[in-house]
Amino acid sequence: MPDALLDDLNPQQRRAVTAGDGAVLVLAGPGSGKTRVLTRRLAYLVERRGVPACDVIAVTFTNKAAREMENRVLSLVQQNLDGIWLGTFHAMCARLLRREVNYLPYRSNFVIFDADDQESLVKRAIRELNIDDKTHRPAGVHAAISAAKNDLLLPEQMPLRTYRDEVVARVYKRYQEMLVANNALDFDDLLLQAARLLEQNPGVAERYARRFQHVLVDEFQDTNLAQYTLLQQICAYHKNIFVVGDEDQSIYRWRGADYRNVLRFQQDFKDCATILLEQNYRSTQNVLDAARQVIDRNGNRTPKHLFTERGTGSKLVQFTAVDEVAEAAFVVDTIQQYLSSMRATASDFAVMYRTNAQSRLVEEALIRARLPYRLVGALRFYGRREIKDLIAFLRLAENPTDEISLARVIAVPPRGIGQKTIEMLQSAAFQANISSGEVLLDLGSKGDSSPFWAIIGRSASLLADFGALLADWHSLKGRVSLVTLFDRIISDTGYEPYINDQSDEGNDRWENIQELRRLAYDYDEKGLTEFLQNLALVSDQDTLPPEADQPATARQKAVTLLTLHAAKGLEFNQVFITGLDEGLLPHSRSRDDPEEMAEERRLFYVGMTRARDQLYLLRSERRSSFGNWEYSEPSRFLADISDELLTYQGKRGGLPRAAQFEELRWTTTGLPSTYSRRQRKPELPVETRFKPGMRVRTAAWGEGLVLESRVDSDGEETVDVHFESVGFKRLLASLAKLEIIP
DNA sequence: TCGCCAAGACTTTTT
DNA sequence: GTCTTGGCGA
Repeated sequence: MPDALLDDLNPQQRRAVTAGDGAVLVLAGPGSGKTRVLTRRLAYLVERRGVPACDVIAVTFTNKAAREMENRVLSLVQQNLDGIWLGTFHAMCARLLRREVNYLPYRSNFVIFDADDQESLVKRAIRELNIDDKTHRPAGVHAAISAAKNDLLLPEQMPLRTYRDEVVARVYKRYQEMLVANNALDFDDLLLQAARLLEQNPGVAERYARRFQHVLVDEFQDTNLAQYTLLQQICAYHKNIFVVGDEDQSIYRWRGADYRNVLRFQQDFKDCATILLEQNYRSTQNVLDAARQVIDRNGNRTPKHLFTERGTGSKLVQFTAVDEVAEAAFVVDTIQQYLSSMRATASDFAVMYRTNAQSRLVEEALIRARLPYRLVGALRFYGRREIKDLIAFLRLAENPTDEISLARVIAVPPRGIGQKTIEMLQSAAFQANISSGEVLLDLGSKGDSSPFWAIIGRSASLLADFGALLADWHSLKGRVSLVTLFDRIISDTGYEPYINDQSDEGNDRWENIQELRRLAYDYDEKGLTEFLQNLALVSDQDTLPPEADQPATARQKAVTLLTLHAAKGLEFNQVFITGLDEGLLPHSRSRDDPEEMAEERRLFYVGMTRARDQLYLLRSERRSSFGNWEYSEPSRFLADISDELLTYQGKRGGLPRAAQFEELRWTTTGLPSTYSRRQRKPELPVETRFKPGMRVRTAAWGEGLVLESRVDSDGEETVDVHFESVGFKRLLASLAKLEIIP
């Protein structure tokens, strides 16, 4: 009898999916069908074992993974999944905390502070405590607080080994008080507070542990201590915990993730069944072998022997460029060769890099070549000023005591409220022991009969006007639809003329606001609280408009540009990994710490194993940083890949050392270097015979449209033409007999 | 109070 | 090279 749930699984996958009760650890190499196993397991439990969906909790790290799991399972089972707890760790914790909010010093409409909010709150705490924010930078202090929270440490439990520790502990304590005063939790709090709540209220913990008959976890290697503890608590009763992960793909150490949780799991659940998935369905054997040579140098892991039935495949290509411009050019030229020979479409390609800054040159090269691309992450939708402003207004409508949002928009658009006025407002609030928002509300409703009117003096009426707006919005919330409130805020504040000055950028920003409004539309019924929570918990990785500003056709067929971190879980036919230089990959900040170095290696491994057919490993002998050239050695990881697996394109070695110093001297003494980019590209002013938009004809290809034309330093004109018959061609004007059609 | 300009910092990764 | 921050002048 055919079985849609099990038939197409290999024996290991099937063993995992059909495992009995108890703890199950699935160690799944890249491309081994990890997601498939997880979704089938969930479907199997519900469909074959008759487990009610509402007794299951399934946690992932990204919203995208959660959505995908839900959709896939729904297509596998005959029922709906009503009542299931399926989502990210953070979303599941937020849900739990809202339900149990009476155990916490919060109201149930608490807001979730994102990274920016957290940092500005830390900054406030630092200033308030009269600590110098130059020596103790808010970003650094916040990172330390975050790390403590991930390790389940409260301020008073912080180890105080150095003066710095003591400073951090003090700021942490104040920061935490301020969060409570703002009725806000930060990201880390979602985990920490949930774990502590269960720990301190055994009755509550038992209720959840009894409820969740089955616990399923994706990307288990990325759990931190808080998450691990939570999992232990909720599976304590039934002890049915099914985790899937791969130590070799743990790349979030800096966020507290500890791949050793995999080892800990095996110790904590003594009778756990461990299943290894080693058959890879993605890559060629050459890619897998090279990846293995890289990862096998790491310790503390379960060795895996990935194999494939896809065959040997072609060798990896290693290319050493003279500089980063040439590196980007190699990527684009290679892609164009594939495209012009019709062997691939743009969406088959991915370009990966260690740091976001590296994307820029590739982008420029792609734009020049007229190739569509999409950038994952990086230019965050939610990070844009106009979006943050609007969210701040919405948050104030929800929660007028939110000081961070208030500080953000009290003078946006400018309404005569300046630094002095804000200080007065804050001191008035401080003396009355209420929040600034409440002072504003009071001023707004009572006007000059408010006790604060006299305290604040001259600019009190300006504050009162804004307070009246806040009061309006606050009372509208719940009475009118979300979109109505949204529009009211825009018109009350005059936000459109403020943000849209009719320039391209202004139009862009206004477009973003419209996009946010469309999102709000989906929450018209669910309401503001849900909308805000969702905004806080969506990551930039699963930012909804993939590239909203590109036409749909371009979106479908675009080259993907992304960081190695963002690449996890994805796959592409052709993958370029750029910047394989010491200092970049591995990153210089990992140099002195063996654990961090091991993580850089895993990061590279993740990137390599994204490739189905062809992997390009690129480096550049020198890069410009702040206008100076910097020279680097090849990444140590390249040396780990044996020669039989590699083909070298371009030159293989670097410049002789002496030559490097020679050049270095040139550039650092400020003398014009013959190698500087500015000098090498005087292309623009030179007049070209062919212009973009011209129609041309050749004997061989018929009519076409000139996309671009330029003259290089030798006076040679290169013309890019799109022909109706054969598509894109790059031609030398002197050789191709191009006829201009008037 | 606001907007402009110059100096300075900055680049690792993000739920 | 680019973005942010801070100072200064209108």
